[in-house]
Amino acid sequence: MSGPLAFDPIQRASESWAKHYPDAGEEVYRSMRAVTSIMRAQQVLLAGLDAVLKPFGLTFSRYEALILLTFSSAGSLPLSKVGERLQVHATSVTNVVDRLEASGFVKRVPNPSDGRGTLAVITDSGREVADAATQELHKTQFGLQDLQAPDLEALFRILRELRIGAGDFVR
Amino acid sequence: MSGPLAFDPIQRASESWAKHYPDAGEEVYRSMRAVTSIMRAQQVLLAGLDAVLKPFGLTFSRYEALILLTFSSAGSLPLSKVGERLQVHATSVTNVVDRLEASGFVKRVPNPSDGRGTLAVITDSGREVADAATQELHKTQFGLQDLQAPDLEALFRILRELRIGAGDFVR
DNA sequence: CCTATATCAGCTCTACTGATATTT
DNA sequence: CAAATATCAGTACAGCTGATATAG
Repeated sequence: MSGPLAFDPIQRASESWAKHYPDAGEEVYRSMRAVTSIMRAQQVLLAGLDAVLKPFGLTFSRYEALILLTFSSAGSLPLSKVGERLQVHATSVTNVVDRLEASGFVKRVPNPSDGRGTLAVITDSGREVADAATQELHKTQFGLQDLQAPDLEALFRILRELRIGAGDFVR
Repeated sequence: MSGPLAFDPIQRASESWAKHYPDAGEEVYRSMRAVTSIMRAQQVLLAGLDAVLKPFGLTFSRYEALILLTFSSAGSLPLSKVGERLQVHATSVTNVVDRLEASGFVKRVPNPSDGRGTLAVITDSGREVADAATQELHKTQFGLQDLQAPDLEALFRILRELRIGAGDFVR
């Protein structure tokens, strides 16, 4: 595409904001810079993660679901639990599990303890690909190799407040 | 969907990570928490922003493009500039401008100073909807009303390093 | 001739709504 | 009966590749 800009586009946008909305207040400019930064960071990180995972036939969404299964004691979870933990819609769970199943990384089994439900069970090849992909992701620290430990901790702490405010969980 | 969890799912995932990959090192666990936090924060924020913008017939992507035009001196920019500033693909610019044009918020005009190019020009109704939408977004501080000023500044500062590392711009 | 601009067709992916069958 | 589980059809969106027409 195009090379690096000679200025920070978010800083520039923030200055324009202050000029066009002079009465908005500093907190608005700060929020604007923060929200735009989060949007861009997510885009950069997701592209990097998906690039690492692509050779394994995985996307980050599918990787997250697969890891959740490797971490479960039985290697299986009800689809409803998967959605709850990953904070995704029921239809998205169906979609992700469809794709993982098509790749042979999970299989569906009726939930023996609830006739309404279905379990996603990780397969041997699912465990293998999850471990191999994890090794690669660890090498690049999930794309955050440039950030210092205190900054990584700050991101977690600050964004946890946001997640609590969104009703993800109770403190 | 489902109510709030009684625990932090990212904290829980981090503990599972340490248990399953005990030799990965603290920096890997910190990075995992940070990257997952950014992904979730983006999802929460985008949903909130899009909900505010929906009554105006806008998505956040379209809003960003529209604002960029209101900030330009002539109310118009070459499509290539739009893509450069918003860090999006040329085909995505075509797509966004298509939709804004269909809503009557911008119109396309041949670039008088470059026969290859096209200008996106904001219309009067485009300016009106952008200002009205901005007023609403300011009311909720873009969904970041729960965060304190130092934390907003920290997000900008930390994620700027990530953006520099990604080659968005040079310091 | 090579590069830049913009578009188009076609594809992937995630996410949503609304409807449905099944079971608790 | 109402609620929960999962699926399906259909839609919207962003993002990508590869090809193409036009112009610098």
